[in-house]
Amino acid sequence: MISIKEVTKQTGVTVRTMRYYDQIGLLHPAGKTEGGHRLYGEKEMKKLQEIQFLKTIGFSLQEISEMIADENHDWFTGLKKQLGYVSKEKERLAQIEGTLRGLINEIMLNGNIDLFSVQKLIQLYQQNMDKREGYLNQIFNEEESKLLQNLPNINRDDPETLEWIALIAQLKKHMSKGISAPEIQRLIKRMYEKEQETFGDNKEFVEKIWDIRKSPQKSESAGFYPIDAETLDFFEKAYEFYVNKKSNF
Amino acid sequence: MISIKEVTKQTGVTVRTMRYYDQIGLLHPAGKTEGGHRLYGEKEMKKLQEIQFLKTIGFSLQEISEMIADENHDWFTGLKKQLGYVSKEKERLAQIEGTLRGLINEIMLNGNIDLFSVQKLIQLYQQNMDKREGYLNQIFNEEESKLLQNLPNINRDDPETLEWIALIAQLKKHMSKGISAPEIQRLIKRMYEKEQETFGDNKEFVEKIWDIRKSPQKSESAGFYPIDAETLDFFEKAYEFYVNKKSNF
DNA sequence: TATACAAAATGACGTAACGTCAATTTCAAG
DNA sequence: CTTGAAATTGACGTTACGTCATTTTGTATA
Repeated sequence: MISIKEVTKQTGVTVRTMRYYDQIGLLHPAGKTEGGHRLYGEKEMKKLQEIQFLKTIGFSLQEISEMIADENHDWFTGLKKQLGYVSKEKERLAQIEGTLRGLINEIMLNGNIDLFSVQKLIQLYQQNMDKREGYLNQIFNEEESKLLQNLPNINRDDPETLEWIALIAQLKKHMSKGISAPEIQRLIKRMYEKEQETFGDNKEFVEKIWDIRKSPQKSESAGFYPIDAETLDFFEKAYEFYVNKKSNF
Repeated sequence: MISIKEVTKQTGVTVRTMRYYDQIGLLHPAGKTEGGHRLYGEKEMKKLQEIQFLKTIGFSLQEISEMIADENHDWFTGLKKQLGYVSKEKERLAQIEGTLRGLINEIMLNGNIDLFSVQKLIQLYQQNMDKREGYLNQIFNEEESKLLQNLPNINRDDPETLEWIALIAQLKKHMSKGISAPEIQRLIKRMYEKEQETFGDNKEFVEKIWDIRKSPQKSESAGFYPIDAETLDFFEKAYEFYVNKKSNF
């Protein structure tokens, strides 16, 4: 028989917890001293460990209570049910994670972070996909729609998308140095190569996308991530500069 | 001005919820009728939608209250913190999922499903977990951790870092195509150029960083983006291939 | 305009699993 | 026998509402 202090030392649970388990009838002490102090035995320690384990895999004390009490409990069904619940929860969190990444990426690109812009972003996020898809289908033909699937979707941590965001963010960072600065031209070169890599010869498609990007309203309708006008303008000029220089060789 | 019933119809929240939000000062009605019935306006509806959205991404009402009240709230930091929390939770659930699957499999194999056998399985699982933890604690010594903390740590929001991550992720994605594949060599080329750009002549520093990267544990302690051994190995080979080819011209 | 019935209001208790006081009592050592 | 540590009970707080019970207000109809 060991004291409650010894229990807390061995298992890490608090005194309050033991008292609570006693109170709800989940785990009574083996006995008490004359003065009323709780005493626990081997059996209780084992039971406590079971409880701890079942808690880690997500069961409630209520459920644990019933499981342990029921001599012929259907563990198989219970565990499967729990698995279903856990997987669903995990899925939900994955969704949330995606949304958060999307928001963070957008804020990284936008830079300005106040209630107003976040409100706009939230609204953009809440826009239903139907509208977006409808708009896109209006502009692109089937073949191009397939290519659109390849386009980086901002709420994923897709490496392609990440690189686009990183490149644009760097462009913004060094914008003050002018379109001919070596850093800028290096970035543009990378973007040019990446564009080739992703879309190949499909010039027309690229044109259409840039057309959408140039109009903030169109961008919003299409659900593209917003790039501010200044950066876009700067990019176009730097891009032109790069292409011109290139064709001179 | 619309009635509370209309609000519930439009947004799906319950009357009780609106009453609660009023009570805790999160969202007061725009006004009341002579008899005391709550009336809501456009502004309140918008705010309610914001609240709903922030709730879906896991913020508490307390947090939401503060966010909305604070005129210049740091959304970027807040969202990143939330992302950290959410990913951790997701990770925890993934662990639980694994454990549950393990238990279910063992029960399926063992067949007999009574309290006694489940107790044995639970003990087995707990032993494994303890072992695992012991193993991890063995690897992390304090000295190493301190050294790594002192190293110039690259901030995760930095676009430069972001691009490194993106490049490595792409490398991983196309790894199956072999070191000489054009996609791979393009990526390596970019990395090479970026390395020159970022570190210039500081060879020693680069060496140090790569030394850390070669040890997954060190990388994790240092807060670097984790690269698995396979990818690292692949990168080294592809890098060598690139440098050799380059020096042949 | 009186009435009936729906809708809204307030107030209170319940939830899960303890944490955290506060006041009192018991235990173990010296 | 004293003393300080440890343990006890009791009570309230936490989150985001759900769910009664009771009373008041709004509105449509006779």
